[in-house]
Amino acid sequence: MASGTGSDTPASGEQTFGSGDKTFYVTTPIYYVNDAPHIGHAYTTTAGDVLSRWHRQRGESVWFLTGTDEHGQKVMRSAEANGTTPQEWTDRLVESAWKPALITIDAANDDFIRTTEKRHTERVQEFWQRLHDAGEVYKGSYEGPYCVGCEEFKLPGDLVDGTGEYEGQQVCSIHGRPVEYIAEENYFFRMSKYAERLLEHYEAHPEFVQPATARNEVVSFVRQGLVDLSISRSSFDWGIPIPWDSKHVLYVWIDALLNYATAVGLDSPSAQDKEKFGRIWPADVHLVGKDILRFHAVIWPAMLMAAGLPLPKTVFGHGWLLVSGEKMSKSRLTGIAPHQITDHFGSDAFRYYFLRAIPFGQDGSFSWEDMAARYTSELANDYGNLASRVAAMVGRYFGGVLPEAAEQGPAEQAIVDALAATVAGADEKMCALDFQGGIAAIFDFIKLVNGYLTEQEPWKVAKSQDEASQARLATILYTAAESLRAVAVLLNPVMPKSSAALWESLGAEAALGALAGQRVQDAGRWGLLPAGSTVTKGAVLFPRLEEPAAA
RNA sequence: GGGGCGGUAGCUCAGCCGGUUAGAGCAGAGGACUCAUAAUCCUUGGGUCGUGGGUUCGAGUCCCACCCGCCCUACCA
Repeated sequence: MASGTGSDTPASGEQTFGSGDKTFYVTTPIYYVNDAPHIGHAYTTTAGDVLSRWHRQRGESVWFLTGTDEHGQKVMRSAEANGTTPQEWTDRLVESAWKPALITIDAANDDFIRTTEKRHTERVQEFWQRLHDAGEVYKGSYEGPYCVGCEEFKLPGDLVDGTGEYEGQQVCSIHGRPVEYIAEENYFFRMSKYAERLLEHYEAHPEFVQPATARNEVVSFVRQGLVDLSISRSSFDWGIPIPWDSKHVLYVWIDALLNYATAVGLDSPSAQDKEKFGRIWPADVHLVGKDILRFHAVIWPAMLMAAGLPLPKTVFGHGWLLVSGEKMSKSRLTGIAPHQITDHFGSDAFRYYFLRAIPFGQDGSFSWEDMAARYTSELANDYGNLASRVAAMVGRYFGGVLPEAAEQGPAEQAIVDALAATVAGADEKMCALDFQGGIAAIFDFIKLVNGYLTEQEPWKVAKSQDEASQARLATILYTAAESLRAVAVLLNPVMPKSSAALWESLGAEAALGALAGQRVQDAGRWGLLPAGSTVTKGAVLFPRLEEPAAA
């Protein structure tokens, strides 16, 4: 977790790829505590975790933030329904559900922010006070249909005719529940005046909103013009009070978005926080589900522009997980809890599957059967088995001591070359958030090594005791083991547990040090794993799983 | 209502600006091998390319209409 303070650089020194002192900053959305964590949330967090681990593996300074969004009417009401206070309610949910979900998927976040924390609420108040003082906020009133589920006022077009028990009423098209008519005084943020600047920004920075399809939607939305944004509510009090008018609380989104800045020290008086903010801000990547893309690609940058703060580099809207063709829904109880999957497949497989099987940015269908098939074919058969057969042969033929390679032939050179290409390709793709492509590149290499072994038939070579054969055998097994050394490094960000097991199995730490200290940039350098390393055949990396548990 | 995306082998999907026998992975079938997690490697794909028209010497690949699913956006007060 939080590595604390100061400008901590990686222990192994050598700061690479000089993007100055800027820390690579990745965020997930802060999740609304009222929902139960499901694999859709875990998907975003996994992506953020893999991305941040990848950059750490590159030797960069990285900050990975996640957290919870805890204000708003929906939370307040469910707290009431559960006979408790909102604060107690959120405390309970955060501790019992949200933080454990991070452990479930083996996420290594640097910080976890809750919007009920003082470091957030105080800074949010200051932020809006400043915008208010600067004339960016004015008082107005608003009247209209309000959906408690969405926490927002709806336009007539957002409503549909109700069915069933709500027959004859107008209901929210998203939640299918009746809206309430609310009239209240509100404060408004002059967002409309930023439309032009936003469009200029989209134009000048095409990478700001990704993928391109999402960007196009955002651009066409803003082109139609923006209206000023209501930023307060006065009909309930579970929120951050507006400092100049405590009858109002800030609209939950307006409060929540600021977490990305408050968590890294925005406006904090402490010198330490100032330094931290200067080093980390702005975010390099905000990962969001495409449903909340607009908040992040329109409202959020407009807020930052108003405050004169630098904008994040990229907001990436990823796709939905579809379960039997339908979007997994928070409000329709089709959500699958992450532990239902990790209990059976483990966290490594969870992380692997969702990033490997689904192009990030597109919707992807999830099914237990597909996951089981990929687990067996790709993780157990291709990858795990390769590690097993190599370790077994080094054990059987060389007593577990990695032999020195003799002369390399064309077959070995092909592996060496392929590895270099794999590292370069995977690095490029992972940095571009093409997790599917990056992981596929690594696994193509694994398949190649399997093929290499089958062709070289070391078990046959081993039958001859003459020196040439033994040298040849040594070369083959060294080549395979050294390939696995690189694979362990490349897969460490994706599957930390099995990668650690492989590192251990290869006896790599003795000579090379901790796995976390290996650089992606060096992973393709041949011959790093020294002869003499102690190779042991540990537990299999991905045991075959028998009964697919009931989905 | 506009706009966009998708509908291709059992499954998940590739197929760029139209051109010889429509591809990959997985599953299935056959073979090789035995170091390994009954794993690996090789070989193997007779699919109305949603439907109906059209353009063209030639169309999943362009045009029109329609059907299905999804997304964005808007209005008939």
